[in-house]
Amino acid sequence: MYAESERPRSIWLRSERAGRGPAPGHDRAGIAAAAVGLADAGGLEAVSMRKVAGVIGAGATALYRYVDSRDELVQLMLDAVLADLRYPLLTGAWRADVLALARALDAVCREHPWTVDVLQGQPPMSPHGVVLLERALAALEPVDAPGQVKLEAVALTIGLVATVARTELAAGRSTEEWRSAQEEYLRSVVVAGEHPHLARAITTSTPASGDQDLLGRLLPRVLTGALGVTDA
Amino acid sequence: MYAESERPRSIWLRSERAGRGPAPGHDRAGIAAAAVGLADAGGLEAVSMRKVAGVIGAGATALYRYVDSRDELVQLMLDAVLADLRYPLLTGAWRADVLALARALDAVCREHPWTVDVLQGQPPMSPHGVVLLERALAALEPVDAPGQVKLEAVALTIGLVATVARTELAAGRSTEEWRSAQEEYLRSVVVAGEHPHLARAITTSTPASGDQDLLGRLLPRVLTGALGVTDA
DNA sequence: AGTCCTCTGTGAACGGTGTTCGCGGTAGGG
DNA sequence: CCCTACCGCGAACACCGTTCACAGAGGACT
Repeated sequence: MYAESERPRSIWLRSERAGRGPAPGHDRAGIAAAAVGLADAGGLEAVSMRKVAGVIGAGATALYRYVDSRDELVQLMLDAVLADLRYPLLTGAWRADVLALARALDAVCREHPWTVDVLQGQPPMSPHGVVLLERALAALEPVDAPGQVKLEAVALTIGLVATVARTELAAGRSTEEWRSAQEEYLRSVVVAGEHPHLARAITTSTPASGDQDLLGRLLPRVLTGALGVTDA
Repeated sequence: MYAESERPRSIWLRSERAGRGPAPGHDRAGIAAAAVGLADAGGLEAVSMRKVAGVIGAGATALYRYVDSRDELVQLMLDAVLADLRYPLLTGAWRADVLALARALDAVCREHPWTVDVLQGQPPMSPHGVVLLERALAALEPVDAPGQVKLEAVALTIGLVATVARTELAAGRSTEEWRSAQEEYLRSVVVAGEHPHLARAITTSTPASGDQDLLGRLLPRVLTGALGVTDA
């Protein structure tokens, strides 16, 4: 079909349905949904080709008819969850607009904790991923800055959302075994007496709820810094 | 030796040398160095038990005498790299002090690109890791904020350094195949005509050097936001 | 000195992973 | 109608992390 050098390397440029042979028994949407289900339950590492194939009731290697590699499957997964993004209306106040967008993305991260592992990398370059970028750039329309700088600011915003979500999710996500080991070592650090600042920071009781709206306090400042714009 | 329930779960509380038997042929430092070498060359995924064992000239499973799991090996690696951190002197100007610390950590990330994958998670809780935290908290001494909040600010700082380093390293790190696929899709997005903002941001030529000192513009603002302190 | 007894390194093995290859069969395009 | 491109599948390859029993060495105690 393709002359080997013409076959698109990007999955998003390969049409899902081939013209010639028998109809495929599955589709990208179903595969992505199955993989997302597995990841929601057991994290990204629980997503293996064989398990996904098992969920949709296919042979182990049938997935390679739809996807070139596991990385492409992850791209499919991220695109699928980004489709659920609820975009807020733009008001023209760009800081508030980007913040609202970041909150929507944050909601996705809460619903699918594994997304933080993917969003830490480069910004998502998939159909729904570019929609996200487009909306973010649209929110930044009033800002006077070169396009590349804006794009970088958007990438940083996405990374910040992922970072904040990860730290807040870290409490429940990690293994019990692992956190107990961590606490065990920290206790020994405290009693050792070196690192007095750290000891005090750990032993002081937490002031009630922790911090609410960390994103709201961080993101506007990150944006002003990234865009090189004077504080307004 | 330990009553099974007393054996420390944290590797940092287990003494390296056991008293009784023959002397170990290797040590944690050598193992970590070998693993770091592999990771520097081929990324974190190139670090496998068998390869590390091969580098130090040991059998495949000898490593499990020194390390309980691959995760612990990664902890060893990160701690080894953090030992090289060049700590700047504290001046009392806490923003500048934390920024200098962040720059030192950033240097480590440049030298060992795989560290960004590790630092994105929780802050490093290892001997040299707690030294880093201690120094950061010492730099934040003049700030009036609860210890937990300061600790969270430090965690965010580390995450920010990793994020910035990752985005700047992304250009050379990813596979040529993968980036070409990405560019291929982006071109198609541009010619499709939807997403005009994105198209403009991509096609506008980069203004010379890009941005220098992104960290210097971002970190102080992040700190003020995270610490809930009035801008000074 | 002699005797334990614990620790060390090892090779085989298990279950799992991503991925490739070749096969039989099916169904649309010429 | 036929042929060819595609689908699904099973076997296989090369890894991966990890477990286990075993041979041997060498400090600790008598």
